[in-house]
Amino acid sequence: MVDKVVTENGPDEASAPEKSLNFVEEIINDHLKSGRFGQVVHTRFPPEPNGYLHIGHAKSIALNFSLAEKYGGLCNLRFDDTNPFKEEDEYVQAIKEDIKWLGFDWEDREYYASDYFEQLYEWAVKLIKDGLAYVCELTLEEGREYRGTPTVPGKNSPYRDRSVEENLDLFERMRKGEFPDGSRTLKAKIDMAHPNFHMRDPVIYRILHGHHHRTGDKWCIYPMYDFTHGQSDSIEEITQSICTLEFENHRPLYDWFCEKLEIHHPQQIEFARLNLTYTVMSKRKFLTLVNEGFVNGWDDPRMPTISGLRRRGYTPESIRNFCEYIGVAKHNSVVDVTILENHVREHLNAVAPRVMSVLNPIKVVIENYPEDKVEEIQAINNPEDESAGSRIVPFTREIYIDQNDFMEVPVKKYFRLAPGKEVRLRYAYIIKCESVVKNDAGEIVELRCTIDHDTLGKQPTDRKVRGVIHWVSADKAIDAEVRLYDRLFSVEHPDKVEEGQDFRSNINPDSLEVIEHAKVEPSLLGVKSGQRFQFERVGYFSVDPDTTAEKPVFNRIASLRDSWAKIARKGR
RNA sequence: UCCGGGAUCGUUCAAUGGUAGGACCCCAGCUUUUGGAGCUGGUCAUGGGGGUUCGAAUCCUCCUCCCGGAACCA
Repeated sequence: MVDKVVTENGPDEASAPEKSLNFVEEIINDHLKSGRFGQVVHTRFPPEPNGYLHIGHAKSIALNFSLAEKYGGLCNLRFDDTNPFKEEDEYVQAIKEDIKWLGFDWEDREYYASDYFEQLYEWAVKLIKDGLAYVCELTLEEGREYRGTPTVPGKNSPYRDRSVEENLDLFERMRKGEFPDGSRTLKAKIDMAHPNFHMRDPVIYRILHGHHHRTGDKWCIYPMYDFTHGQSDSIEEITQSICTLEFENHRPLYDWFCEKLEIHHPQQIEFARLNLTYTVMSKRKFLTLVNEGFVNGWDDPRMPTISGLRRRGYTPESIRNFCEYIGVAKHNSVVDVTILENHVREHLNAVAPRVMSVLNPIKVVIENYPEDKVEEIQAINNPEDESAGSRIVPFTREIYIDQNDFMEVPVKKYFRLAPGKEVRLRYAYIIKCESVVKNDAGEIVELRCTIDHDTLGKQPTDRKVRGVIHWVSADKAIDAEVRLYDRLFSVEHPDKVEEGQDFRSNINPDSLEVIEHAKVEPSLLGVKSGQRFQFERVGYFSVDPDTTAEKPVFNRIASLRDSWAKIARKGR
């Protein structure tokens, strides 16, 4: 519902502090107050179907849909498809899937700029008739010359003063396909000396003999972005047309067309796009990463694409919360990627079932435990959520623990397992390391331990055992592949490079570590792609689509916060 | 160089002429059968110079720095 829209008599009430408004909301409130668009708020998300959506798009999607929801309005999905050479249906489908997955719903308002081609053509004709557009025969290069520079004004095209009749005839013949690509354009007649380049007689139609993903071969002239976007907004009766900062220079043109065409005139509002540390964020660079094999496709779990984040195991809720959290402003900023990671941790901490998994196993033999005994240990599924219940984990004489939970020569403050030391096996007994078995090469192959039988579900009264480690039954555990993903880039700002280098030189060579034979507790047998778990003391993991009935494959979404790493770092 | 934007803790978002605040990070402590989570406390900022005002992050002015703009891309 509409909350906090009216703020006039707010300060008097000693109520809860009002959540401050972002600059877009302030503009909308002004519109509501002045009644410029009545009391309607209608936004839209206008992707070009020429690539996959990324986390930056998620910010825009969340902004547009959330604003509409907040003000009781609507948000359309509109594909901005005016370039037949770049756009494909495959992308349309992928974009729709991503937006749905994020949790937003455009209902039946799925529009395409290409649906408006006929109307756009008529509007172009109107401009010609009003003496505001002309067919120009300058080549691309000549057009560039005539445009001038920031300090030097452009000069008028020799074709600028053709008669309305001639323009009408030429434009119609352009549509009929009488001219080759690039030979002619339709330009708006504005001002070749305008300080804003976009107002120096911009091209509004070009000849493109290309097969369009929706209109097929019906057209061979296509409108430019500037002659499409605002009019599409207008047709859909959009009120606030929200776009990124680089379109700020286009706004005068947006306004010019709405005025000259005398049509509904939305307000364009520009905001700063999202940047993330340790990340690049452009379709072109993604293409490089995919094509040159740095990642395994657009949905590689290291990619900041929506499909990549989805495969990694990110939850839509965490992405939406992240977008809400980072806010919206007009100045460029770079958001620390740990903010994103913290949001998925926060969500998964609340909902992810806990399981035990040993990534780098070391065998432990419990000497004072019978060989054939299998004990059913109760383990809590989620300490943050009592309703998640509990499960049974089998305990046997031989178990695996993680290699880094044992130190032959423990450092200071290390309170896990070491020779002669005790540690708690999560949910089970307190265990003591009696001896270390090594092979000829001097490598540890096995730990011989004993348990205190009187410590199942209770603490010893005569001593305090601080450490707790996870474990799995060597006999009952199942094999799993675990893919440990790390940041794709090893520096905060991958685009900051030395002369002659590019972002590729900052790729993190260790962004993926595959563990082929991790040992996971048997309850994980039969998991389905997309399920998420917390491997206790390790991190959050999701089940990858590569999973088979025999062998689950897990992706690390994010590690748990590791304050031991910090202690160890400082100790050095 | 011309035009259009922008500048507040390390980061991000507030404060709309009246005590510069929150969150994340960081630090310290408490708690804990996850060195997780949680709880308490703490460090840290208005790009610079002038001006208006009792009072300026906020208004004026000059400067500095950053981003975007000269596709028949979006």
